[in-house]
Amino acid sequence: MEQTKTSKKRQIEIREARLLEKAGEILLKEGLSELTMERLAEELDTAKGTVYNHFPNREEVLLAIAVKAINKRLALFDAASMSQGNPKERMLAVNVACEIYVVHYPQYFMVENIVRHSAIWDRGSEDRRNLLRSEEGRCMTLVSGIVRAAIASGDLKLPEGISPEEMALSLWSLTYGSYLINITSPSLKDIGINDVHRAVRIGCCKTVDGFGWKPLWSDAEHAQKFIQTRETVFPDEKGLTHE
Amino acid sequence: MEQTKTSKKRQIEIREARLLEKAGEILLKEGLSELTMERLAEELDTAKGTVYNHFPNREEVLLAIAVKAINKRLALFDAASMSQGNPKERMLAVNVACEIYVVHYPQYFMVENIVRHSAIWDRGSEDRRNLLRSEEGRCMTLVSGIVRAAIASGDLKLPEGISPEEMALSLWSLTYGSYLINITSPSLKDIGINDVHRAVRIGCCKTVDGFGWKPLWSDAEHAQKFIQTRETVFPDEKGLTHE
DNA sequence: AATAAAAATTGACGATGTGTCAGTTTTTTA
DNA sequence: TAAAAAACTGACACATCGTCAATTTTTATT
Repeated sequence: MEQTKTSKKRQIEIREARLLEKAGEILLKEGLSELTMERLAEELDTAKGTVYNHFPNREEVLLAIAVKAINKRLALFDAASMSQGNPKERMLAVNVACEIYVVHYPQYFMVENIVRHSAIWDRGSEDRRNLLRSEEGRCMTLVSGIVRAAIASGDLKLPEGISPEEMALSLWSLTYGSYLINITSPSLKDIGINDVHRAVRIGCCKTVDGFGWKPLWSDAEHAQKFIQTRETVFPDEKGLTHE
Repeated sequence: MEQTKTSKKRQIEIREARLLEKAGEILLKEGLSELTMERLAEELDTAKGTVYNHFPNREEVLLAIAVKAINKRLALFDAASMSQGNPKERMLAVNVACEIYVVHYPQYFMVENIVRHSAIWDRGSEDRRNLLRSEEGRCMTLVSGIVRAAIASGDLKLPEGISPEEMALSLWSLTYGSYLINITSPSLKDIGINDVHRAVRIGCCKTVDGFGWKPLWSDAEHAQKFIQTRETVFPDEKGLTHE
């Protein structure tokens, strides 16, 4: 009974947070294959059995990080969709949110991809899987909500039979696909892509233009609004390292 | 000396082909975790050591399938880029090629994603990695070549400082991202996406429109040209199962 | 404060899969 | 037909997973 200040429950909570923190770090710096339960035990100065007391298997550790990740992403998307401005400006804010997410939380972006693999996904608990699905759905709903708002306001008219969700998928796919290729093909520069962020920004901009979403902006206006949005909507997420 | 008809070399080649075939099958039907070297040995009625005679580790098996995959993709892209028509029509043919690839060769699409994981990528041989990178580069070059042709013919003017490769990345990301989300989120229907192929078709169409690529087509024209292209450029790839 | 009950911790252990290799069999070569 | 080369084999060493009975620590009770 050395310290009664911190209850045992609290101690365990703290350790679990440390565990997830450390796991994300290993994942980012050393890769998935270095993330073993034994390694985690060592890092936490505890026995393997204790790690298994927190999580029933390795996959659940990954899913738990993914839950943290999706929560962060949702928070960023939420701030974007609540921001000032017309629907097109709010959609731009979502683009900004994506860039911030990928740059500031690379381990989160990484883990979201990892858990998509069936080998990992299928072994997670029903609860965490449902949670992830539902949060992911909420992210999508936020985006498609902006599309709906644009339709309602008359700024956008979708092609016959295309739902707001399908348009949202286009934008999300373009962003997600580009960044995924970027992190998994380190040689993107070799094939002519010097700044993936710029490419994504322009791709999304042009896709939105292609759907005829008003008001139309010039390339210069778009670039300026992007920077402005980053500063006004996400003042706390500073220090983008790529510029 | 029972049969001298088939030399030993030939026997081994045949077995290697069977091995890759079987591995792709297991991958698609049962998932990555079921694809073990022991399982492959069983399936081929041979010993584990023999499997290791073909491939030094599990990862190399995956990379070998990925090489087959990228070759198939390259062949489809090649047919598309050589097809009749103006640059925009040829780009449409690439979209058709992507759809055919994903629908007809799902295990190939799957394996291309799997080998992107560093845990697998890093353990492959230098040779196979280089081969994959180079073929992937050629796919990208084919697409950006079409973009260059459009620029040369005056049909397309890219935004300042954007390279043809960057535009190609947008289209490839949109397609790749959508299909990846589709195979890893079986619940896409739940969030309003009923036909991912249609969503991709329209997304690419609108993105191309957004870049101002002439000649402009109506949605109906685009849909009609898509079907037409599939029949004329890829007459051999029949039986798309999703319609 | 002492004791009992509950909770948490531990590491040895069984199971499974990887990759190796020395010995054996088959095939090729001379 | 015999010797050399190549291919095959499965037992083995190793690594990691996940379990669990025994032990220690914490909490609850009197």
